[in-house]
Amino acid sequence: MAHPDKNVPSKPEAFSASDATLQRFIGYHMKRAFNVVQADLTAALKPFDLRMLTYSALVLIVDNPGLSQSQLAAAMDVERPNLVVIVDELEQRALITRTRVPTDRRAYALHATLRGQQLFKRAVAAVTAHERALFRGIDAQTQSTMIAALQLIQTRGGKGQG
Amino acid sequence: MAHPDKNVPSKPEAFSASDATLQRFIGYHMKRAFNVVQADLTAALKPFDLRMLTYSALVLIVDNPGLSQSQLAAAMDVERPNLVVIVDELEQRALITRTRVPTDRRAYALHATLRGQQLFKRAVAAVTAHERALFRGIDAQTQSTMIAALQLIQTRGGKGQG
DNA sequence: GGATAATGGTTATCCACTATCACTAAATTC
DNA sequence: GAATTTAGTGATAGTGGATAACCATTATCC
Repeated sequence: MAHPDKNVPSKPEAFSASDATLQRFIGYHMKRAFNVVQADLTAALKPFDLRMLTYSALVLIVDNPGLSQSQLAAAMDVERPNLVVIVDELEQRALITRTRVPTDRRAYALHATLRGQQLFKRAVAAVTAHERALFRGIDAQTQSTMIAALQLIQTRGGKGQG
Repeated sequence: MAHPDKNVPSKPEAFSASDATLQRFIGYHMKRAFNVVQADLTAALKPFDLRMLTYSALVLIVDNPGLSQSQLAAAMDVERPNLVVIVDELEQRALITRTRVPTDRRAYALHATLRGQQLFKRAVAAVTAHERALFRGIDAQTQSTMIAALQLIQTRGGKGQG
């Protein structure tokens, strides 16, 4: 209060609000950290023209050849209607194929094409590299601890997922 | 292959796709765990007619009386235009007030009303209880480790928030 | 065996959240 | 005092997520 008419600073002030209360919630830290992870993932996938959803779908199809859209939707935790456009996109890009299941002609069996498998490999490698960079400085022990905790939290989910 | 015409199971099958590849990414675990946390948070806030965004805004306003919308937007990591509706809602519910800053008549100083402060208290208590239940079984040591790691990740974010 | 129910996929539609552009009013800079 | 910057707003578009209604097919149940 040395200069009464100077208590209104003219500089940008670099004011940063206190989030003391929110900091007490782990969920808050999880959200903020995940925002960073997601931004990084988006950047990692951009060269392949993949989004988080199309990437996840492609990976799951490669890992589970022949699964149906319903099964994929369940695995991705998205509603069936929302999956349609995702599968459409992958199919139009010739990364996967939709073929009727002979034993159940309602369902489609999803398979990754050769092109899809190649893109899968490159995308997974890129994402792996990005994650490694993002999580550098967090030792393996800590990462294991985190994953275990995160998995435990998942088991509390209302919709039984194990 | 004992019964050739029985290899088409009639039961719901409880098939669960393998997410082996995705499991190798911490981000994947973070997303799935956060989905659970967010669902829990949404449920915890429902009785107060608050969403994650309105809740965060209210908490930050209580913790930082008089801050401006720009500052709040920065703290919440949302674009200024998107904050308007959030502040509108809180104001219409008489939880906060918008008052012109005498020294800068462009800006609004945001303050929580008494009603806002009371709702804040109850909501924070409810969320705290929900989090405690959700994270039961994760000891304090592990939680600290997690928070430290999550904070470290945040410092890697493109937009300097470190 | 035929009516009924349930399932897989699709369409249309709505809602919440995010992002960009353009604009006004007020402040700062020069 | 003109030009630039900042605070807040409006309009709009894009993305993700959820529901309802529908068709085709399969399973269930008299």
